Amino acid sequence: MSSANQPVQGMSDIAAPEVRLWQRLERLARETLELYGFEELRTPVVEFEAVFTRSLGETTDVVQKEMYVFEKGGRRLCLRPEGTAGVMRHAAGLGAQETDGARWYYVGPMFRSERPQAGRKRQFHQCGVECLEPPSPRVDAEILALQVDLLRAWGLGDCEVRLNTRGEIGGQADVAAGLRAALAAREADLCEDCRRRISENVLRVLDCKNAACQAIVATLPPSTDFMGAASRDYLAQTAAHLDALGVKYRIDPLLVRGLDYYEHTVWEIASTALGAQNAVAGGGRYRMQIGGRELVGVGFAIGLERVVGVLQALGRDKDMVAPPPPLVWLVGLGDAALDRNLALMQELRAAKIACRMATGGSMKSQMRAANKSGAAFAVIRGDDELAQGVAALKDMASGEQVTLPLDRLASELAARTGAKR
RNA sequence: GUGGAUAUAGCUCAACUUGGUAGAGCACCAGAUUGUGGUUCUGGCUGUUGCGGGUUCAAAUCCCGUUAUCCACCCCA
Repeated sequence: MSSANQPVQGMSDIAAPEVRLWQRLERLARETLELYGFEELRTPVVEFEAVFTRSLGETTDVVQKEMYVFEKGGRRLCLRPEGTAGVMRHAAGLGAQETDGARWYYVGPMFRSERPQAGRKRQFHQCGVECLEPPSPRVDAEILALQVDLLRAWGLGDCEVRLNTRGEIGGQADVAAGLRAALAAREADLCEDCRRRISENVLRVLDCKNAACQAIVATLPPSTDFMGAASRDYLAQTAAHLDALGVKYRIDPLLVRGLDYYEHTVWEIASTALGAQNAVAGGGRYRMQIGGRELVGVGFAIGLERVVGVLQALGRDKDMVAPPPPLVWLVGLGDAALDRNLALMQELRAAKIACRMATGGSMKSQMRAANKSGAAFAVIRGDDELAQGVAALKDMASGEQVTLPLDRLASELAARTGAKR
């Protein structure tokens, strides 16, 4: 309750049993991503601020108000708010022969200083990929199919994919100008925010939730009308590849993704099982200038907190985690037995048998501890057992108890717990 | 950054309206059972009522501030 034992606002501890679900998700992710030829890339959590300000765009919310920025030794540093820019910073330091065709994935914490709410933390976790193969609708479709595949592996088969295009980077000014012109006549009817957005970030008018604005937006020509034929073709081909792959999606001309580095294919994946923050994942194709190089790729990011949130909302989280291996609890009566049990634990663990013991206490309290821990078996030794070179083995579920010679204990436990040697 | 709700034992909550020095269930510890857990019975422990200030003879209760949590806006994962 006191501030001394609380984590920082918007950041939280992930403890058992929930952490076992996280471990499971990460394991499944690595398996799936490796099937698509991706290698893990671990970039630092701390980067130069400029890595993000330049690539995401100075006017984006992430850069303007959500970054954790600090100064150290006269350098402007920050906690990474997303994964792509750091991976591109890494790529910019490599030769072209190393980045061409590179496929990297990452899993780790990201930081945004927003007000916390359901499904939103200040430290949150993303699993994402970046693919630097030459631009092609084929690659975009493959990467989106991978994301859907991964979500399905996690038990989220029922998410909705919305797809859109931002067009070629060179043509984005034309799109903005076209939308501004189309909106000019109705400017007075837009909400206060949207009147500001017309000049600052006109695409944002498209996904305004204000009913009056939506009515006006519905009368606009689709933004693809302001793009060149090549951009429209790119979207159509990507959609055709997705159809061929059996990936379900909905083309949504009003889908907006705000970061400056996007071009062509963009998408978002949402789940109805979540509250207001229902986006589980997003992705798209990008082009950015960094370290004197231009890097082109396609990638996605999945919010792990939100994946966990969906699984919990659907009640699927319990089924996804395997129980820990059967535990053996060693009960020792008296110091001599406790000492010998300490050594015995080493032998059992060498035989891959999970075990624990209490540091002392009455037999009753040790048995209680065994029960509380969920131990499958108890091994009991007192002065009598030590003298005879035996141990009592008790099955905690059935209550049955047998006395075994010590040299048979490990093999008997291995057989009963299914331990692999 | 803006708005609403909330903060009491390890956990879930009661007492707040109408001020009179905090209570239940679960959990935990012990005994019944002197070498046997999980059920039962009996007993026991647990609190600067988030924090700071104010009003009052008296504050968990009323007032102000502050911090945190939850939810929503903005935006996104």
